[in-house]
Amino acid sequence: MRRSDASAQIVATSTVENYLKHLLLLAEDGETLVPMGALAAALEVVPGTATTMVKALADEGLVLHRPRLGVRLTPEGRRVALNVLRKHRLVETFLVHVLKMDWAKVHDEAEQLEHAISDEVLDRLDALLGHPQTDPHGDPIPSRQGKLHSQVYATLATCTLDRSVRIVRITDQSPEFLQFAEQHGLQPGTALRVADRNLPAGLLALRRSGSSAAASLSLVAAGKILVEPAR
Amino acid sequence: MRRSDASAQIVATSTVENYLKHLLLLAEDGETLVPMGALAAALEVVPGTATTMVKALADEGLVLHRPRLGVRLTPEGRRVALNVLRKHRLVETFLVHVLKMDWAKVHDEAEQLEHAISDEVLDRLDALLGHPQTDPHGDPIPSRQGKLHSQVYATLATCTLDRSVRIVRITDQSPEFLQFAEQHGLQPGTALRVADRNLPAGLLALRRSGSSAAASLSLVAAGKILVEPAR
DNA sequence: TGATTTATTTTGACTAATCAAAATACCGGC
DNA sequence: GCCGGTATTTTGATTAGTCAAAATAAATCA
Repeated sequence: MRRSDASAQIVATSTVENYLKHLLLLAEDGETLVPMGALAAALEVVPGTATTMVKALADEGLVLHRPRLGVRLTPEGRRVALNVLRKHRLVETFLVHVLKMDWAKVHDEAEQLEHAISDEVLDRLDALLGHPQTDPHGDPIPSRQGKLHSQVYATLATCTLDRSVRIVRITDQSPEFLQFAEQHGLQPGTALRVADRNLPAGLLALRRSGSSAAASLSLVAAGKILVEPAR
Repeated sequence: MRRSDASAQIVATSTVENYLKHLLLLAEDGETLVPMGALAAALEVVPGTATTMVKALADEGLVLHRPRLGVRLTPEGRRVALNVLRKHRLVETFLVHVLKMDWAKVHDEAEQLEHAISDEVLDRLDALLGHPQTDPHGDPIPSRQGKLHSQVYATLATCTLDRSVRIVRITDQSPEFLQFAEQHGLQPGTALRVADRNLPAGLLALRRSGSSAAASLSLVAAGKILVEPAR
């Protein structure tokens, strides 16, 4: 009985799901080896812990471990990871669009819920929300079939000066940053242009489309905001 | 800073939450001592495990352990347990009323979710659902303030013969029983009467109000269906 | 009362996940 | 080609939660 979708057969603990999810986020393509230190940092465990866990995951056939070089997902591991990520982002979308929660809070909430919801609830949530392509932060939601449709975008730090652009994604999920972004109206969908960049000062000046309101932003912050040409 | 509601300050693992929740279900009044064996059976662990865990919970001040006699919740433990039960039943309600899930499936689903949702999500879910008093099985939902409004009802096995009654609650949450009940239209709200009881045979005959359709039911099953006088 | 059954507790061992710190491998520079 | 620094792996210990089975207490019954 062949199945083409990405429903998870494997029973993974939430720890396992977290390791796989972070491996996916650290190497979306699935090709590049993730250094053990990077994985450990992402999971906020000491490197030794990550090594131990990765070896166990390798035994399960969920990751490929190249000792001293790094680790990457197997196709099976990737399948599980995509399903977790899909849950995370659909839950975020639900929390913002249905429960009207603050978008700065939903990340941590989804971090718990992604391990608790079944595939059936996932599907129904997806339908209820109208099969969204991205979550409230603009992050792409993996399809049921496990396709992660993730594009390369310019950022406010790299886009053309004085061209009108639209924000498509905020890549920093921390409540602090999201709160800051919201307060300045910097959300997916917002149209604006970079009026000026002062590299030595690490600052840039923004101008909202159809308004004379200006705001300035650090280069670091700007690099976390992905944009596409408007219109 | 005095707080009157039942929001949980204590950080309990889901194991701890399950022990407390089952203690509440086994002794709703909070007075009666629950024998260790009963608790262990409810949690599907061996008795020794329950003893160990209960001693730990007693150290935390969440339960009172009377060795060899049994265990009961402290006010603090009860507060936490009520909050978990509230989550469980509101989640069930959400799954049935919003996601349109089969009511036979939602119990197991809620079993996971009750440990993953925050108090804020809980409150928003409650508001979204219009502050329901009972879940889809008719089980009372504890209030935010920790009041569990649970009445004593007759069952189909004990109610007056030939009196019209309305189903208010199904006390067996197993998918099998719920599926069976649904197939026979035995859900909270349904009005019917017991046409006949045959005690030696352990059977009873039901008649739906406003219909000549009859059904028969075992006494055991009937005892799981709580009713109140209709109208 | 004393023997037997039953419930509970204790003991010892196991698994998953973690950390601290020691051991090891690899890299770049000279 | 060696030396020092950095990343990784290994080792030993810890915590939460569990089970199996032995020990103990209480209840029942003759």
